[in-house]
Amino acid sequence: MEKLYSIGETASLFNITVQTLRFYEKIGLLVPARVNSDTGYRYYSQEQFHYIDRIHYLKGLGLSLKDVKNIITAGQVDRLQYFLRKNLAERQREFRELQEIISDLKWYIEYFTYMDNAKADKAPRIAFLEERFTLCAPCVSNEPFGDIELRLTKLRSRDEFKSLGYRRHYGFIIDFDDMVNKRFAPIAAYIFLKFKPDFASSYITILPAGEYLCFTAQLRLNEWNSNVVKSFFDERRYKPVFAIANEYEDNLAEYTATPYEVQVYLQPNNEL
Amino acid sequence: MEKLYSIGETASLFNITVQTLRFYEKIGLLVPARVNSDTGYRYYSQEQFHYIDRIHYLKGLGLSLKDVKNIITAGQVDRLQYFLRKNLAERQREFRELQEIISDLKWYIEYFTYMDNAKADKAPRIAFLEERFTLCAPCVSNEPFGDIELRLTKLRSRDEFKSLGYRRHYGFIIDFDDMVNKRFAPIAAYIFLKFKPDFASSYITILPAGEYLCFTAQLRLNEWNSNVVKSFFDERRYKPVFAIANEYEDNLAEYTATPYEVQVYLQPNNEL
DNA sequence: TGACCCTCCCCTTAGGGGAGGGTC
DNA sequence: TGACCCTCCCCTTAGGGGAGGGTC
Repeated sequence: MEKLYSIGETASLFNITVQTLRFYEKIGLLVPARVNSDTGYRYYSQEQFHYIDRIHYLKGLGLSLKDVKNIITAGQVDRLQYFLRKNLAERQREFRELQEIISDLKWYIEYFTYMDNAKADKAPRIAFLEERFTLCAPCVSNEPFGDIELRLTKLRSRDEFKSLGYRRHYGFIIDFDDMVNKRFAPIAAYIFLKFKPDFASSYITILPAGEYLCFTAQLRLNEWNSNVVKSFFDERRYKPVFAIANEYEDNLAEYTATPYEVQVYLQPNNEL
Repeated sequence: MEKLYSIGETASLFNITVQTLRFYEKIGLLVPARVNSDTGYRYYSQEQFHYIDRIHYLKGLGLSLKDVKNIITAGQVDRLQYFLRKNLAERQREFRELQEIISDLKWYIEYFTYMDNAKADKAPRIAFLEERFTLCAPCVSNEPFGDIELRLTKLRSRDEFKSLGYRRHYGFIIDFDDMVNKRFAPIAAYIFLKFKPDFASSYITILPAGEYLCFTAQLRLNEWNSNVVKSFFDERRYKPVFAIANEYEDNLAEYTATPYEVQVYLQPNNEL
């Protein structure tokens, strides 16, 4: 007679719980060697430890219990190898997704840091910015903000744009003269893309890499001082080609008083 | 009167399903702007699109709907930033786990490749092997294989060894003379560890890096030819210090006919 | 009328956490 | 007797997939 082990003894040998062993019986993965028909007590044999160990190991490798059962039922190492490979591919896919999520999270956290610094900086500063990609649609004059948002939302839901990776934030292409005269009249609205799209479209606008004059202002309130910016360009006799205004998310519900980071492109050799 | 959108229109705008929107209502995350009390039809306002977009975005960043709800209810960016950081830490933990799982899967797949090659190789070969770590317990002479397995299992379940990372396979430290005389009498049995433990124990045995003479044999059947190995050492007048035999998993249930890879340590300057 | 929407209701992973009651 | 074991039963994530029946 071989020695049998109670469910509790068995569980503690493998650092698992008794529920786990009961569950394995329930799904037909591991039926105890003996069950006392009067009391329902489960007893496991030494031989079964081998299977418990294997289940435990394979589960730790990320395999589902369904796949583990398949392997054990088949009893062949080919089947095991097949599922290992299948699972590896699956985990690698998951890995790449997780990498992107982590990079997006860092981007978003970094965004707040950047914007908090930008807001604290009272004076305009020149910064070199990398090339950026946007899904961009023209605005109608004086149209409500909600309409602009809706237009971008509709655009994004189009089949050709569905699969693009989007950043969180909106921004506007604005007219420099309107801006310094404190008229908030966006020419176009965009949302940032995570990557360069692999196709061209009139709705995809690339913001060039280069130097930008950056400062923050509550553009929509028109309660900011535009003189510093004005004089910057007057002194240098620059005629800016374009400017953009990026929404600063300081608030989850209300947008009227939101500060923007304005970035005025400083085209090389653009002196008057 | 603001324009309202049916659940289907709303869903397709955001590339989500109507079930998702119904579910968000159910958990109190997003209640439709209007519900027709006669028909139960849900209608969403443009203003709500903003929230749907945010939910969608945050979910894509790996946040749970519970956390998303918390953020939206609070309505403050501090709360958002807090959950972003919390979630980043969580994802990074997940990332490290996934990295280890992937590396373990690769190890296991590689193991089969290695062993298949080893088995196909009829002649012994010399290989350089890295340092390896094992949890190792002595064997009693002639004890059944099951007892050895059980002893290792019990050892592993001890508190001090619980948290070690284990590989899949067992092996034995064997006596060289017994082996070439085809007596399978293991001195000790071990299981491989993934990493070098950060504490010492008499049960932790380190197999040194170095050159090993490797060959495969069905040791437990005693139906293999030991002459080649014997003459290898006779010719070179080596006296091997120790040898190990690693289980080759070619089978999920039965172990008697399992081949082993024998590795005989070739200690430097050990010529007679 | 066909497309759309509604409310149940069951299902998915791998168990965890009881309650209430026997068993070693 | 105290530790152990048993059987329900409810719970967790984020919806998916219906059935059966109204609505635009």
